[in-house]
Amino acid sequence: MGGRTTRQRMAVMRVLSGCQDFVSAQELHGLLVGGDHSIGLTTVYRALRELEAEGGVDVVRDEAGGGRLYRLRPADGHRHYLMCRDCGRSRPVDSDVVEHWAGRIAADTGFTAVEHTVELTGICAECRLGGDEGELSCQWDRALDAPGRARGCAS
Amino acid sequence: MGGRTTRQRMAVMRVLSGCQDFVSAQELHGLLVGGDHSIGLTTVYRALRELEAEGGVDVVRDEAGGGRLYRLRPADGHRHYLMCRDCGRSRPVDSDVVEHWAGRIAADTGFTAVEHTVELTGICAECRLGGDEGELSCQWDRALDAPGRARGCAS
DNA sequence: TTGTTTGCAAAAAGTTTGCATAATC
DNA sequence: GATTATGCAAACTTTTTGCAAACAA
Repeated sequence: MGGRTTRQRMAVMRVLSGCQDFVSAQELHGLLVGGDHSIGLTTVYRALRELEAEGGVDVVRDEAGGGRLYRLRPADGHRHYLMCRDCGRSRPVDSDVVEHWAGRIAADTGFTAVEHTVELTGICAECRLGGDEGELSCQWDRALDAPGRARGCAS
Repeated sequence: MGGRTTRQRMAVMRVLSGCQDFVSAQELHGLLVGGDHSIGLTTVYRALRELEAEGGVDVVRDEAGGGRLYRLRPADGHRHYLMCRDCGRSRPVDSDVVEHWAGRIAADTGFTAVEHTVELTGICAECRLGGDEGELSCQWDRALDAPGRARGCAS
């Protein structure tokens, strides 16, 4: 993260690097405050926006809720993820195929500066077997499960 | 569209089918009202949500603005699009490669009910040559160009 | 010191909901 | 005539902005 080294920015980086999965700005703020860091919500939004601009985080859209979710980008760069719609845990997937495909589309169509967004979601094996919620097809399931979203994060 | 046949729903379908490109709920509402159809914004939102649930429209996220954009889905089903970040025009792209890739990820990871979102954006040849705006890398370019977004739509 | 960063409160933008009215089947 | 759809106004959610005070370099 460029700019000045402040207590708040260091805290954001530290908590974010403790998160195994995608978090929203508000969840991150909650983790920070809960973890005894004093920081304003606005500052968290600004820090995440800067990280995004620098390419320091991968960003994904939250289906339910309409917001953005952030995850520290691995050292080897840009990745795509498969996220469980039930528990929220995510894992990087091998996306070479998609990268090449996107590049070829650019060449074929005459478009320049082609950027791509690829998001995969599903139900992971644990949730399918262990969960007793059954079907997860309706929109409120996610809301009910939301508290569990923070799993895998540490402050 | 299921449910009852109302003047408003027919108007939504008619105007939507006249749109060559993705439109937001509010743009669609504007087109409807401008085209002498009396309809409330709420009704447009509800119609689009129902169409989405039925799979009648493809939905894409609007980068600038944070909303959703809708486009009537072709008869042959689910497609992915390449959209120009300058003029907003979109074209379907061949995405068999991605479909297969997504299917294989599902098989490899043990996830079920895997869904994918793929969005491609770039600058089309016309905008690159004809536009005198030069670089389009900063966030306000899209806002300035936004009025042009409705191109390709007819009521 | 000097320019950057912070954080509160308020604004924005997009979407959804409550509820009475109106229209369809 | 019963049920479903509409539309206004108000609520809600997430994110951004104005601006004064605090802070890092």
